[in-house]
Amino acid sequence: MNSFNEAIAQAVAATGAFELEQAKKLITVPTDTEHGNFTLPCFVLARSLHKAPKVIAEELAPKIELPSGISKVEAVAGYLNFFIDRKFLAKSILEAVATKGLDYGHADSNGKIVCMDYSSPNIGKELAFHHLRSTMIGNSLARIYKAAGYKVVRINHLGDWGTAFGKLIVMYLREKRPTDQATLDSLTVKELNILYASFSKAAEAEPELEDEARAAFSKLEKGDEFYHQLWLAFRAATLKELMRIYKMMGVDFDYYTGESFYEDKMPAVIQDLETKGLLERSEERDVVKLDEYKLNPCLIRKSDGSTLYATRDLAAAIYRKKEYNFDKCLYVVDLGQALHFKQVKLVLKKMGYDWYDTLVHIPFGVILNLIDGKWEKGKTRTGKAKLLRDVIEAAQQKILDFINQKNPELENKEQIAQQIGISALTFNDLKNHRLMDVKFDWDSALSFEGATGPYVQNAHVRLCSIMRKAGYDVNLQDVDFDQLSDDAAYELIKLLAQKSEKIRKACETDEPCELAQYSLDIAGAAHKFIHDDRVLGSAEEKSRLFLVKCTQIVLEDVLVLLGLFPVRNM
RNA sequence: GCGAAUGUGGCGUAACUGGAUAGCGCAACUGGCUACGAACCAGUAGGUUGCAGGUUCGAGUCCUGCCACUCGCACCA
Repeated sequence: MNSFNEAIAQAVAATGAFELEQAKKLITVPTDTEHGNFTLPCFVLARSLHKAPKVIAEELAPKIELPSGISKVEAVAGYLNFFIDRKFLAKSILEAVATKGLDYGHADSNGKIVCMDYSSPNIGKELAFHHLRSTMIGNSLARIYKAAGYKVVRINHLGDWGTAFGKLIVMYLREKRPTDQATLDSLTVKELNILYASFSKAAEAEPELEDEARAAFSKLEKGDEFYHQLWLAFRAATLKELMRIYKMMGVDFDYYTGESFYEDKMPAVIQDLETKGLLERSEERDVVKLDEYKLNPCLIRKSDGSTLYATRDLAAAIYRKKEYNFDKCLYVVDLGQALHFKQVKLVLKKMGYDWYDTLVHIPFGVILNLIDGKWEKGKTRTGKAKLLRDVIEAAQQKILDFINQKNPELENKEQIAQQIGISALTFNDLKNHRLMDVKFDWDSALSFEGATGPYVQNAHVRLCSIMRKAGYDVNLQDVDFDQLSDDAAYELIKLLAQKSEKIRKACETDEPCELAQYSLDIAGAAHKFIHDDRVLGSAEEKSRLFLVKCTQIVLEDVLVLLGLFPVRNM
């Protein structure tokens, strides 16, 4: 579609009325299909030519030499509307899809490297439902960046270090739990979760427990062997469950380098800060002041000498730059941490790292639950947050009930129900702008109709079903493109043509919702096409079957880019 | 108090980055299966885009000021 834009801009520029760059910038796709495929508003010329825009457009239209593929130009109300030749479009797009397959619309490698830090849950707690956001936005962005030509390094920056472990250790010992190796090896994350919750509860009555926890972490950080052993066991127990859920959700990482990984890399960073004269003593803590940016100081070391979140993120950023030499490093973390990333970036800047600006925080809104008629943020500390595995299970069950009712003979239905269920939850999370809070309620998240994962999956399934029933494969040579120029087919082909720009835009804006909305558009147009245009047994069977095939290919890949599991049967 | 995010029919939201009559989904009402999968399609009704100014040929979109809701702001991550 970009080539059309370019060609039209050149044709318009050839008349002398517009500069090439100016025309390129002004040409857009009109909202109303009545107004053609591309439109060029002529209002900007009104002043210099001292003519009404309407007149300018009317005079210009006949002078334009139409580029190939453009069938006509109309002057309406000051706009020049260009119409694509349907047959030309069908041929060029379907040829491209058939040749490139799932890779159609993907960019060639641009030689750039992007690190992505996402999911990054805390060890010692079960994955709560709200962890879905960072996990699935990051997972989708990783796939989108790859399709846009980047080399992607996927990092799970596990929260496996910090005061939380002090809390767990304090509580574990306080409850006098056995500490032999066999018991430690059999620990489950569920037990840790309970332990964590009971700490929070106990600390309400005895605030001094917080100090004990800080002291315990400090001891751990200083290398206490026994505490280290406990820590290892806590970490292993959580990781096991974590991997199970990631596998189920189709989420992958290249590295599980958590915060503990940077433990031995922090002294050098602190030394560096000291050498550069940035470290200051303030209220018994070591900080880097950011007064010149009107920000609170960035805390580097607590009064007991142990490190903080920011210290570890500094070490991590420096390590990643050295190890992966990224062009860009994304942090898919909720909006509430915007200040933290601002501080970390500015400290890196003060340290003289000119790449500080290539760290990009990709913020997103929180998940809200309807509690007593009000939208509220889910909380892990009270232990009240919905567990991700429970939500997935509920989704799977609901879909399974539906399958049993609609299609009881389906093979593998448990697995398919799980895939559709996870897809539904994921889609619900990705379909709108990241920064919007996600208002979660069971009915709409697990709904089957309208703008949902199942709706898109259903379109894919129906396309697959038609191909299966046809019983043979069609090729490009079998197609008569004149038979694909009716409205339903044309609207669908127009959408297929947009794949590469949708990927590019999703990547530029870091918004998976670009592709989610795109998948809805394709699904809608596909449903309409197979509703309006009978495929099997019609005179246009082969041509239409070919469009079905191409649509299925495009839709499948878009679903994969979103991190869904495209199913062929449901 | 300072900073950030959001505000679009009853509800949930989109609008190709400043373009034409603000698009879609739930919910409501209506029509379409002896039909390639009806988890679908089509239609009706529902809007002063939070408020007030400003910028210009043109503003949901940009600027200023309010209002509402949410989140952050020193030893949690």
